[in-house]
Amino acid sequence: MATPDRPGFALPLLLLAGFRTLVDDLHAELARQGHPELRPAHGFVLQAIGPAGTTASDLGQRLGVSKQAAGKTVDRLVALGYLERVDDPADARRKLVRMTAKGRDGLHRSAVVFDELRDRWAATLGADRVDAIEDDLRRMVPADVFRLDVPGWFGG
Amino acid sequence: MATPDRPGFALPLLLLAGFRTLVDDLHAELARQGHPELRPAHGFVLQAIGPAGTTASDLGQRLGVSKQAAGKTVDRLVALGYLERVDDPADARRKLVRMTAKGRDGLHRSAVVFDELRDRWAATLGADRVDAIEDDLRRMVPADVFRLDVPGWFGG
DNA sequence: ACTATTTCGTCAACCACGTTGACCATCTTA
DNA sequence: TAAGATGGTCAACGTGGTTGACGAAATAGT
Repeated sequence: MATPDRPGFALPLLLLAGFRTLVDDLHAELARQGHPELRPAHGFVLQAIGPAGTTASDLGQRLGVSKQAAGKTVDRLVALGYLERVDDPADARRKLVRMTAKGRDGLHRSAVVFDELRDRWAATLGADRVDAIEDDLRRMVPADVFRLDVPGWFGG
Repeated sequence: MATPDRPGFALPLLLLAGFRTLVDDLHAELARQGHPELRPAHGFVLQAIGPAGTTASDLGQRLGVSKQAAGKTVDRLVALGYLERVDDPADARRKLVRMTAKGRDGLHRSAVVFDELRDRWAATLGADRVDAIEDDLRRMVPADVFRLDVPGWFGG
């Protein structure tokens, strides 16, 4: 990777490159394990839904996007078989979004593969360095940074 | 947003969060300094064009996207006044993409702000820790994750 | 109990950024 | 000179976002 000669450019570029490397490796492996259609953004969504399910509005809240955007993403994941919509018996306006067995499988495999990738990093860098990176980043990122409200992060 | 419980999830999320924190701070500051329309992706493009200018095809090559995608991004940056297209006298097919004064100003300010942000990280974490993060990430990312090899930008 | 407000889901239009495929003009090379 | 490679652009489309509007259903206030 071409490091720009100005020192400040390297840090953000390397952080992004590190993220992309992990995510690219994850999705290459997920494709091998029967989930070729899962995209980077989908992991965030499955993660945010959780085992109990949620509504599209709440999902948008959690992800920091509009309820419409969340609804569209749910549409795609329903079409792919990862999610299902269920009427809420307690509230006729609500439609509960829940993971299917396929969704749970994909999310579980993502977690396993990420664990393996982290182990690979620890094998190369040393477990203490990986821990240090996580500790340092936790100190520098504000608590509410996981909002996907700025378009253009993930390539289409 | 909820931090996932599985250990492997933290690393990619924190790398992304670190990147986003830096870039969000950068663009907040750039907006203050007269560049409110500059988006995260634009910095990569300005960076990749370099002082001599380049063509849309080559730009796509450097950024790892199709020439059509690169051309569209150039269109937007031309409309914003950051780039201009010039006919190449040596090749009638080519249209040289060059930065305008506004483009150079935006890129220069980005570099300065990124340097300041890196200094802030060093003040909090210690310069050695920031150096270590960069060194570690350089070891883990493949060389071709980003092809932004444009020497001679600053101080060159 | 009835109105007023809020909330949920959806539709429609739009934007940013990416993809393929096709095509013409132009330069290169065999 | 004929054939091939390259550069730019148009078109159609996919994904992931945005607002605004709106009906249906739940909730709050008097």
